Amino acid sequence: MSKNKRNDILEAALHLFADRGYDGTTVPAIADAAQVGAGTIYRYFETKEELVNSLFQESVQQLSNALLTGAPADPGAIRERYDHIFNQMCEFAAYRGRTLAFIDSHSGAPFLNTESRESFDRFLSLIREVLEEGKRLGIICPLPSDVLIAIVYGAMVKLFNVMGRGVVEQTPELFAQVQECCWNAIRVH
Amino acid sequence: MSKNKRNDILEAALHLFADRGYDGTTVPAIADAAQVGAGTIYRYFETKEELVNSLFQESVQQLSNALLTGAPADPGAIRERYDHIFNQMCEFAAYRGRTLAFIDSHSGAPFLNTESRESFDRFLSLIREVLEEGKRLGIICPLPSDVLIAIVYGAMVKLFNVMGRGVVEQTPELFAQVQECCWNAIRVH
Amino acid sequence: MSKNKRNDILEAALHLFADRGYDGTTVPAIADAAQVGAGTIYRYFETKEELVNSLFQESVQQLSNALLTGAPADPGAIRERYDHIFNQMCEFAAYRGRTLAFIDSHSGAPFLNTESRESFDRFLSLIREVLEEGKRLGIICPLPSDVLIAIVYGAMVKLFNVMGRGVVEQTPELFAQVQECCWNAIRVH
Amino acid sequence: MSKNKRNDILEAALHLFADRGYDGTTVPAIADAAQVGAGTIYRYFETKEELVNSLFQESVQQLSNALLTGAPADPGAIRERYDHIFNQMCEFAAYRGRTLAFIDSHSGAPFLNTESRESFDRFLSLIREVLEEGKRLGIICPLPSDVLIAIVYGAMVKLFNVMGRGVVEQTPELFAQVQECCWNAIRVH
DNA sequence: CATGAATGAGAATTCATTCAT
DNA sequence: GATGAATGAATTCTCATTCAT
Repeated sequence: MSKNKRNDILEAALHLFADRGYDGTTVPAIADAAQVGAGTIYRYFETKEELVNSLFQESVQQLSNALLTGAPADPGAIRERYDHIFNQMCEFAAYRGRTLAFIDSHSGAPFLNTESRESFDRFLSLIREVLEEGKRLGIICPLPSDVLIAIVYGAMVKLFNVMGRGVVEQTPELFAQVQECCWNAIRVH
Repeated sequence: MSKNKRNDILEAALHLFADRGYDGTTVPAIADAAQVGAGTIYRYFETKEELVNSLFQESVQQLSNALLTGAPADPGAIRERYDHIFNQMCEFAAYRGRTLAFIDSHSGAPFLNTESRESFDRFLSLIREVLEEGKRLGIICPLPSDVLIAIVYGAMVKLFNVMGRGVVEQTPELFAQVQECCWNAIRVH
Repeated sequence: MSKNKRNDILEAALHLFADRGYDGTTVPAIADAAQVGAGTIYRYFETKEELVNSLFQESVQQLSNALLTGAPADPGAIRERYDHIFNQMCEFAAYRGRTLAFIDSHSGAPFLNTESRESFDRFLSLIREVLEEGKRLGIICPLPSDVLIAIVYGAMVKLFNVMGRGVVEQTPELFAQVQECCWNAIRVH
Repeated sequence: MSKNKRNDILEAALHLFADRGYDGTTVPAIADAAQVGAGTIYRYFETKEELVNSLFQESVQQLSNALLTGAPADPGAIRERYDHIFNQMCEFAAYRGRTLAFIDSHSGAPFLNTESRESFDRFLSLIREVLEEGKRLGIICPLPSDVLIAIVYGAMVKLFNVMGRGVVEQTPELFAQVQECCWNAIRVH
């Protein structure tokens, strides 16, 4: 009944890949979840691998778009830019929780192709830029950017993971506090 | 050559599971890596699932033991206890890098049995205890423990992951700085 | 563009079946080659099997017609009748090369129905009659007709096959010489 | 129970490929006929294609060996060499009938690799050599070798095909007469 | 009439597990 | 105990056929 079967398939695959991982998910399982015949999946994607790669790239694109949407224009406004990233990630995690979980759990997978890896690297660069500008301005700790990213991105992803599983209730206050915590982790004291 | 085939198997499985994931690793591949016949694996483990569960529990046990070894006796010495946990995790990550990666990437897997989950929860409790005592003493942010754990544990795991992949050089100075960063994330300002 | 889609389909199927065989040819491939939608094929043929059978019967009919066209009236004129068969086969092979290849490679196929088999047997009878009359007249070797057919028909089919693949150039002189060779194989010396 | 499963598989595949063709034969069908599990086939052959190619090459090798076994030493003894080829083919056809049918029906197949094609070309060269020497000596018709081969080989294959299907009884007398017929086809008159 | 997207039964292939040696 | 060849259930993928447009 859906107008766009390709989207139904991607959506079903997203949920299953996020929950069971790529190798733990069968193509018929995706087909069932998408309410589509198994063969239909192969009309839209050459192989199961092309399916994950497409899904991964589109997911990373969505996340990147979220970070870019409404971003502060002033490159020197580090705290504002950090807040924007954090807020957008929170919002994204809130209404596309599985997408973030899928991206994180598959971002190092051996079956991702070059394009997928590059797409993920471009996403990380959005965060990296802010951190490097912050270091230049003496606002952010002078640590390697990959380390800073690991701290902030690692904390956020695990956090949204915990929240997504319903262990902790998501409230604006909580988000604000965590935002402050992560900022304290990377700012110069 | 090895006296203990069981260990050879677990060691081989650890590397493969950490790299490709449980579902992406075949039993024959483990046997090859362990230099053992495929059938031999079934003398030590009933099924592949029992193998992951055993490996997971033993891995978590090793990590827990590391955190318990030489832990400060004074329950009130929060910063010392935090430092100890951080240092032990660093050391563990340094010489058992794959173990931490395996634990993290499989800790939410649907094929883990109750014992495995409980074992992981007990490990997290080692961190939780310190954080909760710290909150009681007004030293640590009054956030839900699961959130604090997500921040600290999430940051550490991603960090060791990055370091393990050789992106960043591991030096005592770096560890010390990161230790401070994560402490800043959770302490009361 | 074509007035007759049924013919387009049969023509496309002929080429593909001759090249890759019935089981090696997919219905969508036929549709593509015929520049027709896949579903259109099922407006003209119930199933893929009906399609081969129709194609086979029409192909054999064309070949039989060729042998009958302009055939010498005198039943006793064995050499003339043999020459006529040979010449017509040559001409048929020249401008409908794939048809002969298709007929030969599919004439023993398990998916041919009774009508197809009978149609092929009737075609062989056209050759058989001449050979049997020749034997009666003492002009042709007194061997079982099936053996004589195997020799003449087998040689001709392989020959046209080789010629069709362009290995040997087709000239009237060559045809004439081969005609003589095959005649020498079956005539009484 | 058989000592050599690889041979069982090849033997089963030979019969099925000869009867239904490569594309008309399923791997499970081969496994059943070989009394072997479906997976076992993949312990001996990487893919179904590798299986046909191995089978084809080994079949052509057997046939080539038959032609070479006990071949007359004198290169000028054309009639003796022709007789030897014919006799060996008859014998081969008699006790390995399916092998000849399989070779012939698959010798032009698109899934044969270069090695298989070369192996078949080498086999044809065994016949070609005799015919070319015969032409040089003025004993055999001065037609292109490919044409002569098509006549002799084509006739023989169709003949053994007919005989193999039991349409005609195989007797030494019949073989001798056919041998003479085919010789008459290609010799100079 | 014609189409081609959709389907699911069936094909090739993989792999966890068994078992004879 | 140890092995790895053998297995067949499960997986990925294909394709003859249908049917809404």
